[in-house]
Amino acid sequence: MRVSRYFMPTLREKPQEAEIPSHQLLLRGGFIRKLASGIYSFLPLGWRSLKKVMNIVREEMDRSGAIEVFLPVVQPAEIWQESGRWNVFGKELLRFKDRNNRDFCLGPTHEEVIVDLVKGEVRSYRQLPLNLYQIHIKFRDEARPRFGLIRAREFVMKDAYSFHRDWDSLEETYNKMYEAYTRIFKRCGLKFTVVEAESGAIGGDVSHEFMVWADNGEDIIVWCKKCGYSANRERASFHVPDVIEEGDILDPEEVYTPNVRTIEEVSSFLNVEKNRLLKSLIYKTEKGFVLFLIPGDRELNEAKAKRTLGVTDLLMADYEDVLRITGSPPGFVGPVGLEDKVTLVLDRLVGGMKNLISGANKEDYHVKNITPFVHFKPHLVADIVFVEKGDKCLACGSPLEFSRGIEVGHIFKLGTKYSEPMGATFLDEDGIEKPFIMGCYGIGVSRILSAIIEQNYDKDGIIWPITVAPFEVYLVATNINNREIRDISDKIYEELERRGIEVLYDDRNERAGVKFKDADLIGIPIRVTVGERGVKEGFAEIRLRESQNVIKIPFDEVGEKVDEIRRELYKRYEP
RNA sequence: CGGGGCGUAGCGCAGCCUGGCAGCGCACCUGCCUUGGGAGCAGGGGGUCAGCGGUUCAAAUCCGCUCGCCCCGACCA
Repeated sequence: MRVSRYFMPTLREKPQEAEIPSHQLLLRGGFIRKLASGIYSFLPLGWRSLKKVMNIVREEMDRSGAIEVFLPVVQPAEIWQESGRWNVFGKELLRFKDRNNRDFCLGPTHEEVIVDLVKGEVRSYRQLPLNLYQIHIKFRDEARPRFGLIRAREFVMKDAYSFHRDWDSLEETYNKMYEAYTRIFKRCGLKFTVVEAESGAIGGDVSHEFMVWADNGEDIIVWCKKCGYSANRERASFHVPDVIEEGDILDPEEVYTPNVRTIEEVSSFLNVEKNRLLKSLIYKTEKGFVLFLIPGDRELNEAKAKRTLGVTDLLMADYEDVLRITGSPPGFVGPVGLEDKVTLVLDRLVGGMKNLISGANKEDYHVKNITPFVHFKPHLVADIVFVEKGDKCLACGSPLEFSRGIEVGHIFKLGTKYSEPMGATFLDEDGIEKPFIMGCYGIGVSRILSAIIEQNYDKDGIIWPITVAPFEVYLVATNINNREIRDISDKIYEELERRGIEVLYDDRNERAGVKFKDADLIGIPIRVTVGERGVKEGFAEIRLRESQNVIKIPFDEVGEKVDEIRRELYKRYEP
């Protein structure tokens, strides 16, 4: 491809809308342009890279035995009502009506569609297992799109859905997907880790996230250098130190704390450390009211809390509820005397502590010297708080590390979460009709481009791994008006094309500096330069974007040499 | 949804406080010159100053409303 005939609008200055490197470079390099908040067009360079990622994903999915399909973006409300998610899904689900006033939405995910499809067609265990996938557009009306392709509203996703007769079969496919994902991300040149994750509203209990290390990532990876444990922040557990507190168990004593409500206020009013306070939080769930008791210096992890209780709805109780249950307004709540009114859930950390302070369930009063199991009996003791810096690894006791990452893949075991409500069943060998056991597996394909750039750039621009670079070679004719330079460049261009190498030939009537700047910006891995000096002495220059080392090669050997370098570069990303 | 910021040529911005010719750099077009790291000179084209309403002799500028975009937070299959 000749640059003079191409569409590659590069920007010299950083667009004001872009905050992080990947977003800036995608815009400056002419890879993407924004149409509306979180909605982007892919320009030729961006589309070429995106297609390369899509092809890697496709090859590895096919290799794993998954089968490609192509599902609708526009989906009728009925199937969402069937699965029960029409009302559960929030504003991310973009809804609209057709001309006949029927409800539709843009697909943010495709569980409903795939289950609806399969339930009509697959009847027998003999047709299982089945793993169907697709690569195309999803739309989620995100509250806050940001960082370019990292959190877009419209984005490209690979999603796969597997159907099984039993959990063992699901396990097998789940592991295959795990392997396929590992190969995909390696081929994309990504440095990543796999973490245990909460499965969230999509359901199921086990899930793993594939996280790319990136300082600008939105997710927090909690991991152990020593034993390799890793989890996302919501899921991460940690070691509870054995606390044996000295001293006697004292008798509770009310203290007057006028208008002193928050942990902060109580701590300074009574002049005690925050971790001596028992933070008491009342929540409303579908199974009734719950009182969570955690150390004053910790934060309740609602995901853990939900899992502990086996509930899906968890909302902070409002003022009236608190008043009715405890007899006092929020700010003075404590566990004593509430055993019969709410479920008391005590965090592990507090289990061995003595003589704590909590609210007195009486306006303007707190109680000193509360000891769990002595002055109140929790119904449950569990891990319900967020991990914090300084906490130790549950498995080996080493200090946990905190890093940022970008989630590029997520695999779930769904079980029968969708097949059951939607009545998707098959006839098993024993003649009994059973709901499919399902798995689902997503990859944020367009987001991968941003993730790759976050890991591969310098002050001059992007440094693409060759596997996903829009072109393999950038050929620079330093002065296109110099006949010799032009003729030799033309020949090299043809030679490279003949060899099937993807070459972008900068034949513009521009100064060399402009071409070098653009070459660095768009980050093509191999650059070949034909200049005046070289023409006189009979060589071209080959330079790698990553190393910037220059080697001189006689003109008639350039094709051979570039081919060789190119193969070596590819080898690097073989899984 | 809460807090903050911004909206002036394709991009980056000044002008606004203190109302009075709509500007600068880059990009674009023409010519000359130049051609190894975003050259130089000269000439030129391009504007609903986000939109609507108000105040005023006069509004990019002051006031009100609306919309869009960005950042922080909440939310996030």
